[in-house]
Amino acid sequence: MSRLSRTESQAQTRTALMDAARTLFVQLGVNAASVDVIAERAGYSKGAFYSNFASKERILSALLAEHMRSYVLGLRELLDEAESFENLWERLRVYYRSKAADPTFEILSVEFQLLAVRNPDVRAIYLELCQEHVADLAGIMELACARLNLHLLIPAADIVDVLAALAQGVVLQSQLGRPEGAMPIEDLMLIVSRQLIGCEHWPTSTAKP
Amino acid sequence: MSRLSRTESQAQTRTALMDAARTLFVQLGVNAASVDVIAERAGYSKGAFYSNFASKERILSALLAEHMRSYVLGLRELLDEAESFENLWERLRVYYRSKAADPTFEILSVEFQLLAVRNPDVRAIYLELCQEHVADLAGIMELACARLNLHLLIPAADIVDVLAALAQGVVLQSQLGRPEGAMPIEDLMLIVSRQLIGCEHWPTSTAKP
Amino acid sequence: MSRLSRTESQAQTRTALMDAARTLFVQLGVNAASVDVIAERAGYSKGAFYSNFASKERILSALLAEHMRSYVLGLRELLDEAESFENLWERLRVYYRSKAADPTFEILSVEFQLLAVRNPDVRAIYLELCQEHVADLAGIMELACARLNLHLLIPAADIVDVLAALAQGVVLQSQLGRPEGAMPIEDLMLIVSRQLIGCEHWPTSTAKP
Amino acid sequence: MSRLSRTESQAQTRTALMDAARTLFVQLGVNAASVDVIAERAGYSKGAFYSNFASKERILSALLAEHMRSYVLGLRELLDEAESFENLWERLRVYYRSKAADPTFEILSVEFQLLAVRNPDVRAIYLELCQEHVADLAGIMELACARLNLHLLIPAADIVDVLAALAQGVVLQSQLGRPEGAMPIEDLMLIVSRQLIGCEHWPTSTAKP
DNA sequence: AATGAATGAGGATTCATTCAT
DNA sequence: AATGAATGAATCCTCATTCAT
Repeated sequence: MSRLSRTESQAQTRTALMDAARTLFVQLGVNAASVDVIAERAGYSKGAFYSNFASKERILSALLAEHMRSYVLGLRELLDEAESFENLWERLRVYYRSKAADPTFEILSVEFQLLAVRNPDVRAIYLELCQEHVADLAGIMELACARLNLHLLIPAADIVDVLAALAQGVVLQSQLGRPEGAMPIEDLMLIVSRQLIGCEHWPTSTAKP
Repeated sequence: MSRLSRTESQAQTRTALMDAARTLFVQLGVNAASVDVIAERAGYSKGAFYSNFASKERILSALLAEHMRSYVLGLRELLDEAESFENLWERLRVYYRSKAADPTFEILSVEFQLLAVRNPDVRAIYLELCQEHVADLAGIMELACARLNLHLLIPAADIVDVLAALAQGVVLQSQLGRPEGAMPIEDLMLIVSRQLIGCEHWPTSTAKP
Repeated sequence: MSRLSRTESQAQTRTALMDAARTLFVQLGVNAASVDVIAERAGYSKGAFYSNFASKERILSALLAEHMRSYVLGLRELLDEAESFENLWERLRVYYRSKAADPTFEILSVEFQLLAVRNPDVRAIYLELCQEHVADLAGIMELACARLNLHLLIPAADIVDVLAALAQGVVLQSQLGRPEGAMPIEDLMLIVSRQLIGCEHWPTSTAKP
Repeated sequence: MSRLSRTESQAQTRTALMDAARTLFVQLGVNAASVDVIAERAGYSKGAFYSNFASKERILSALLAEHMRSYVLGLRELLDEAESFENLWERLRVYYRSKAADPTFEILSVEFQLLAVRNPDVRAIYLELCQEHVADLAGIMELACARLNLHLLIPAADIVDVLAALAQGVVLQSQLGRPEGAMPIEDLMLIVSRQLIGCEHWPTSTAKP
């Protein structure tokens, strides 16, 4: 007699499948990660996959939505607790460093975007997902800047766009091995962040000047 | 009796195949564009494809190399002819606008990077391709800046990295339809370019301040 | 508290499932109509289906049995009320016209026969179903003919066989669109019927002589 | 070094696949006969199947077309050589008996019709196939009847329709086992044929009167 | 009786690649 | 160099059926 109710057990299945998919999508690519293998790695059958997700695109979008949610949560906490200007940058650096270390979100994003470019249905899903996300991030940024009296060079939504696009490109590149002497990607991110928020102070960087 | 020598005729086949592949890779994605369809669209058979390229990755890398070559050529000309500071920005704006209109290079790059992340052989090809390219671009940028007495905020190679990553992310996003009221992507690119080159002058933008 | 007793409510479920199955079997074919979709269309779940029918073949045979029952009933009434010779033909024409308009029974029969050809278990079910049906029909026909002093060219059971086979083939064909100028299928049926009952009178047909 | 030219060898593959498909379609049904098994039974790979036929429907239609061709040829020869009235019936009986013994054509026809009812593309293929076939058969019948001074009760095309439909239904039924005492199906076919050609002579039948 | 999550075998089809011509 | 038939592994997805709830 199982401890789990039906709903709980299904949630567990769903989670296991998503965990497996996340790992495999990043490792092999969405295309090469077959439903078969995802299900197997999660410890379930193909059928279980399809009774939880209508398609590979759907699990990918679920994954992305989840990441966006926790991204927003994390960032909000991070920025809300920044008491001073200097502290903000320090926190951001930590944040970007963690991004650099775990490319999951960015890789999934790129994969999804590529799918979305070619498939209108996927595109619709993507756009919906994205709009809310960007709005959330822009809101957080505006709030934090207002609190710290920082001046935004361009509208917050555009800054978010730039930073997201840049993060994606830079993280992807970092996966391929950055050349010797190249600036750490968290510094890159930080510099652009600063420039767009229009401040003259330089980040105390670990990179060679 | 053909006018073309054997070499010429082979070059022609190669070009036709590359044209077809370029179009289809962008349209359908590298994965969905089958060798069969590429060959057919080029007016040849699968056999012709494999007589000219060892694999799909190889034609993709050839495509990318070609784009990089013409990219460098174009940019060099563009910047070499910039007489004044203001003229430089104007030229850059035109340049970025054309990028925004034709996502071919960025899409191909992303596809190739994704392949490279997962496959060491492809990665090796990519890195070689890229290093030279980045060095070329950095050289061009340094030269132009020196000529115009512009100050680079960070090393030229890192700026090139940032701009390439940003362009990739932003172009990809633009393919999915940018929201109403978002800044045109050439303005985004221009602003970041300026900020990294450390100048206080604002671009004369079509975007809302 | 429900008005329906348990038995009634189950009968209702059964009926709903059979209605859904009938429609879908005709529309999509037995094979393409999945249990899932049948149940859903009936407003129930897969489980309800399997609580009422052991398999897809079983619901098909139930459907067929039902049709045969009502077929026999309808035909008996039709023929029993035929007072005169001419009246009989007129009634038969009406009958065949209704067949032509609703191919349900014939389509289900063909599907079942095809299943029966390949599966001995299904075959056994089919044969039992069929034998009684043919006997019933032959009985009705003999009675009617006796009453009207009509002479059967060959044994009634064989006539029933011929007419059933013909109806099946002709109805199936009519579903595919009969060519311009082809005789209406009720006329075709009527002519063969007459010829097998050995009468010289011609049906008053809408078809060209 | 193979004796067969490329074309010959492909024709051989095609034939082998069609032979296998014919057998398996009749034995298991179109639906249950998987491409996998067809290819295997033919001694080729699945890929060979798809490089010869675009789909299962296509091989079925090729099969049907082939049967129709040889059907027409056979019937033409049969009827053209009938010198006398009695001889014609005798030949027809032989012909129908062979039909009864080998249900291949009729089974394939039914399967194809069922597919055609549900799929417009298949329907288009079917109708084209069928129209020519029916016209051919009607032509043959008219010629033979003219030569032998036989009177057709209804237009030849309609007779062909009736006989085809009847043959289909009757052959299908015969596959399920005809009951004891039922008339042989060649007699059934013959009687209807005679009645529709309007002659008073009775076939010398092996069946009980 | 009814639910619906999970199974897992199977199916059609695609595709990079090979190789005899 | 180019053709295109053939390979055969791989992929996504469907579905009848089971069973714990």
